[in-house]
Amino acid sequence: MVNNTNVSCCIDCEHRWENFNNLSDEELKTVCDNRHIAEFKTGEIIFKQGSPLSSAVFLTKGLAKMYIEGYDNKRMMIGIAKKCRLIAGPGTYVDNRHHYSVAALTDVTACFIKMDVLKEFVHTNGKFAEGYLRDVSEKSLQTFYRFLSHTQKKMHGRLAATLLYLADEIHESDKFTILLSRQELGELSGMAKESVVRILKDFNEDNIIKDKCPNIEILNKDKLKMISNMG
Amino acid sequence: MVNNTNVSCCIDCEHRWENFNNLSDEELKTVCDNRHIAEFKTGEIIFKQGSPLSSAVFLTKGLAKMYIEGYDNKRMMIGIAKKCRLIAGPGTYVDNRHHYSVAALTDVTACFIKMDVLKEFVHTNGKFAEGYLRDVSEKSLQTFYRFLSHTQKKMHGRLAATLLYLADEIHESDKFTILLSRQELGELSGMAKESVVRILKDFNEDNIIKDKCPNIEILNKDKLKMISNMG
DNA sequence: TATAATAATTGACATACATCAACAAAATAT
DNA sequence: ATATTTTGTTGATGTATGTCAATTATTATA
Repeated sequence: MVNNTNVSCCIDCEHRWENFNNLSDEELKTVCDNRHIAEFKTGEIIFKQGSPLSSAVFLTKGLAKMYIEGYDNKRMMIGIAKKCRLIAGPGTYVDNRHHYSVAALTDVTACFIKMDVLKEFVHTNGKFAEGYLRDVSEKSLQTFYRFLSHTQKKMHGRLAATLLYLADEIHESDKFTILLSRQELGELSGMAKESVVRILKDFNEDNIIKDKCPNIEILNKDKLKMISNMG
Repeated sequence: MVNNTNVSCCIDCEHRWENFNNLSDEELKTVCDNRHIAEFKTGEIIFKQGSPLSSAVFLTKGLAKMYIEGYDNKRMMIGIAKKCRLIAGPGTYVDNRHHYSVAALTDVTACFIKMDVLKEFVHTNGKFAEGYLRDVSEKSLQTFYRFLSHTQKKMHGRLAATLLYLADEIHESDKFTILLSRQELGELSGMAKESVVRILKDFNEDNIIKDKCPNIEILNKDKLKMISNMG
């Protein structure tokens, strides 16, 4: 982890949170002044479940996994973090603790902004408060639907949903390098790693995907969507 | 469903949302003026998944179930609604739609408040915005932990957790009338109704609960907690 | 390069859980 | 009170999925 404050201001940052559009240049300057940039290597932990939540985190480069460390040393991955997204979690307004951990999946540049500063803007800037609420609400909705998916779909449907998530939301391409191990794909889809292997093999044999070592290509997206929807 | 506007003002309502403490009497008066009271009989639907979200709902009497209608006509209950709690859901700041349905479990008195009014206060009153964020965040956290519980615990652990939820959060007593059918207990705990029956029988035989028809009494709470924690 | 550690794959097996069917009990309507 | 519908209970059975163990591929390390 290497510090690096040698970066231009938030005012013209192209990776910034959408909600920063609701801040004036003066307010953005304040954000800048309370910012801290850090770099992480693949595998390094950005923050850890249970630790105090003093800063909001934004990635300006790379991807990271967000996961809950649950019972019996089992992990549940809740999603992949990427640029332009607030990573802080619902602890901010509850108990000032992180409720999940975040670890770099690639080399990552992260921008830490003091939470006190953002909270102050929630107080004083109605538009910003509204934007913050929208952000929390969207994530809450996503969690709902992931929950529903896990409860009601069978393994094939859940893994199909995960592949679609990775293609559409994260890599924004039907052909991408899979950064997750089978173990991690399992933690994200709620199944054992062996099940991931078997189902990927099924999808391969049915020409729904082409799974060539670290690369995955979706060949038949309609069918994958159908499997995801039908469970 | 019977209308009844003949109720005293929000200013001295003892069932009101905690976050209303952040409003001035004048602001509360505005809330009052945009309020609508309605009564529901057991089983009646208060609002329905997919319908437009124009009002926040608060119960002033009774209990209701909140549930998502998922795939294949299966329902997933997400919790029980009670007094003093905002019932509106994360659609408010996303797409103005309800993402779950709410139905009365007892006779219910519900108070509808125009969402536009609350949104306006989020804009103009920083404390209120903060309180709203806290509310959404708390619910988001609860969903997380319920999700984790469903993913990592086995049936006995999940049903134990549900019984503790009903005792501690909803009825605030270790002895209560079970308002839910076995079917509904299953929808809340993520299992088939037959499994609910069998596990309740187990708990009975082990003297952990006394399940006498519509009443349930928790006899050995420590053991129930242990089962809930260990999965 | 050789060696060790880690991850992926595969098959055999165990089991938690859902589904189905039959029936009893309770609630509701006639 | 009787009939009808809904809900609860139980046992038998099937299956989705996890666990374990062995084997191979891949990556990291000495």
